[in-house]
Amino acid sequence: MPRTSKTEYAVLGLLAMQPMSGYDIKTFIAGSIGFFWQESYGQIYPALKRMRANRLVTRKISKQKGHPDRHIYEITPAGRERLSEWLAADLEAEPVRVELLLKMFFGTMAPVEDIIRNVECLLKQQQSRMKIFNNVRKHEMPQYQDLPEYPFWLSTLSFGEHVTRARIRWCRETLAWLKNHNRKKTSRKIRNQ
Amino acid sequence: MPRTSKTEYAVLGLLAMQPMSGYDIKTFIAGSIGFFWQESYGQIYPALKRMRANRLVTRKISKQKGHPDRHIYEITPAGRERLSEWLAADLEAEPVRVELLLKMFFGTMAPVEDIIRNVECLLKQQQSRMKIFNNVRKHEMPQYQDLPEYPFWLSTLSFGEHVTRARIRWCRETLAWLKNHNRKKTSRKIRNQ
DNA sequence: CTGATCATGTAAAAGGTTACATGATTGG
DNA sequence: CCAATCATGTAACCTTTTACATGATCAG
Repeated sequence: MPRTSKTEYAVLGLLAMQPMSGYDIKTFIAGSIGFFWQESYGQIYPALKRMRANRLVTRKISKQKGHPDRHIYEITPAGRERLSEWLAADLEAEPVRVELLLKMFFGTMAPVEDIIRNVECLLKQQQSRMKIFNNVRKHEMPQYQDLPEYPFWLSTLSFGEHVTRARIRWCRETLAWLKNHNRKKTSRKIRNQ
Repeated sequence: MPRTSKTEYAVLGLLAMQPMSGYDIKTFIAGSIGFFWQESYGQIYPALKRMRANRLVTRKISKQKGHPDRHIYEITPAGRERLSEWLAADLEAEPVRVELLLKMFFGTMAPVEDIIRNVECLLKQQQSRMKIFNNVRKHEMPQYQDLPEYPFWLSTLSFGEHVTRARIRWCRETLAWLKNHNRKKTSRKIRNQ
C-alpha cells in the first residue's frame, strides 16, 4: 500500500465519477466538497502528471477554438484499484490546529475585548457556513435525490451541520461569560475611580 | 503587522507564562494544549532561533551535570508586543480537510462494510478523546481553579467537548443508516439467489 | 475597455513532519 | 542491559499555497 498524497485520492475519486480536466476538478471541488476539502492548481496539475506517469489515469486532448486545449483525464483500472485500497484503509488520526483556542488559552494576556472580537469572528464564520448548508440542503440536494450517491452526499452535509451547530453553541456560551467577565471588570474599575 | 508563523505565536504565548527551554515547550504543549495544537522540535528550535535574532526572546544557558545544558528562553517587551498584536488581530478562516468526508462522498465506490469500518474508526477516535476530556475536567482542571487563566482554559476544553460530542452523534446516526442500508442490500442478495 | 472566465502549467516560498546525530542518566 | 528521559539541534523530505506566465473570449 504505497502512501500516495491525499490530493491524488481526491482527484481519483472525482475521475471515477466522470472524466475531467484539471480545471474541471478545481471547479467541481469548489462547488461540492469545498466545505471540507480544497485543492489548488499547484496540487492538481502535478498530481495528474504523476498519476499519468504511474498509469492511474490516461489523458485525451480535446481541441477547442479560441480557448486553450482541454486535457481530459480518465481513470484506469489501476487507478480504481488504488482508490479502493484507500477507501478500505483505516482512517489515521489527523492533527488539528485551532488558532482561536490558542488565543483563548492565552486569554488573560489580552484585553477581554480582543478575545470577544475573536469569538464573534468565529461565530460569524460559522453562521455564514450554516446559511450555506441550509441553502444547499433546501435548494441543491433535492435534485440528487434519486442518485445512489444521495445519502452519502447528504451525510457529509449533515456532518458539517452537526459540527457547525456545536461551534455556534460554544461561541454563544463563551460570549455570554466573556461579556459578564467584562461587565464585572468594568464596574470594578468604576468603583475604583 | 508582519505575518509571523503560528508556531512563533504559540511559543511566545508559552514564554509569556514563564521562561522555558525548547524541550520544556514541547513537553508543555503535549500536556496542555495538545488536543488542539501541536509542535515538533523541527518547528520549535528554528522558531526560537529566528525569534532570538529578531529580539523577541532572549536566551540564558543553564549548565547541568550529566545532562546537556538547558537553553532557557525569555520573552522580551518586543515579544509581548508581537503577541498582543496577534491576540488582537481578527481570526482568518482556516481551510479544513476531513479525510473521512472525502471517503463518504465517494461512498458508492466501495463496499458499505469499508465505509462502516471507517466511520467506526472515527467514532472510536472521538470516544477516546471524550474520555480524556472527562478525565481532564474531573482530575486536572480543579487544581487551576483559582488562577485567572482557569475560565479560559476551561473554555478550550469545553470547545473540544462540544465538537467531539457533535462528531460522536454524527457517527452514531450515520452508522445506523449505513447498517440499515447494508441489511437491505444483503437481504436483496439473498432473495436474488 | 476592463475584469471575469476559460485553460494550461511552473516556480518559489512557506509550513510541517520525520529521521538523524549525539550522549549521559535513570528506572525496570 | 535495554528502553525511556533529558536535551540540543539540523537536514531531508513532503505538502500546500501563492505568485507568475500566457493568452483568447465574453459580458457589462
